[in-house]
Amino acid sequence: MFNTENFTILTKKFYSRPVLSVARDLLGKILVKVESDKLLTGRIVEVEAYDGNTDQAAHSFNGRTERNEVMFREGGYFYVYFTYGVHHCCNIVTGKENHGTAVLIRAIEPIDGIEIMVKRRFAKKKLSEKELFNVTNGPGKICKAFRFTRKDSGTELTGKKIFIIDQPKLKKSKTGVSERIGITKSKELKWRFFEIGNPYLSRK
DNA sequence: ATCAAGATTACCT
DNA sequence: GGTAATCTTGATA
Repeated sequence: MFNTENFTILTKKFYSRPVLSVARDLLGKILVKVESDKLLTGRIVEVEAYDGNTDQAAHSFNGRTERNEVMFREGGYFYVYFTYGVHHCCNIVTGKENHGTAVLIRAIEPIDGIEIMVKRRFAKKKLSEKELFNVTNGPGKICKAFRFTRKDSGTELTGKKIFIIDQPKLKKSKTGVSERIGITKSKELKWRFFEIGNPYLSRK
């Protein structure tokens, strides 16, 4: 079992702030998934903010539905959706109840459980050291490596299965900002944040 | 009931 | 650089 005694786990107070603040502050923090006999962890190195109040690209823009209900809860919940008939994407819900804001996790630098992640991503193929960055350098890839599915949507990040460990805030000089990837509406918003130069980024 | 779009990825030329 | 894969969701009738 994962020993959490030596770490500070992020609380409701952290998540309940405005989505752009939470998004920036999530960079460098460590995402943890505790399975019955496995531990998977990794540094968050790329995120995007979504805010249904002003942002047409957000699932929550047109109001509450069955799928996006979790996004409207108070901060500190895990929101996972299925898309393109193929991929899952995972998010951190932020803000107060009914805000409809969340942060998409787009890239992670693996720490614990790397072999498990590689196995889940590439069932047969052998992966060379050089290609290791390909394991978790995209939102769909993260969910496959960590095995996040819709069953995990609604999980409380203050529990013992999925949570995030605090780390020192990333230096401003290491933080990049850009437009978000893979959307057509509200493209102009520069709500993608990433660690400059990290090899696990989904784009250069 | 039907239908178009989708916060992506892998594989092709 | 282009595009097929694959299916759920939400909107419209």
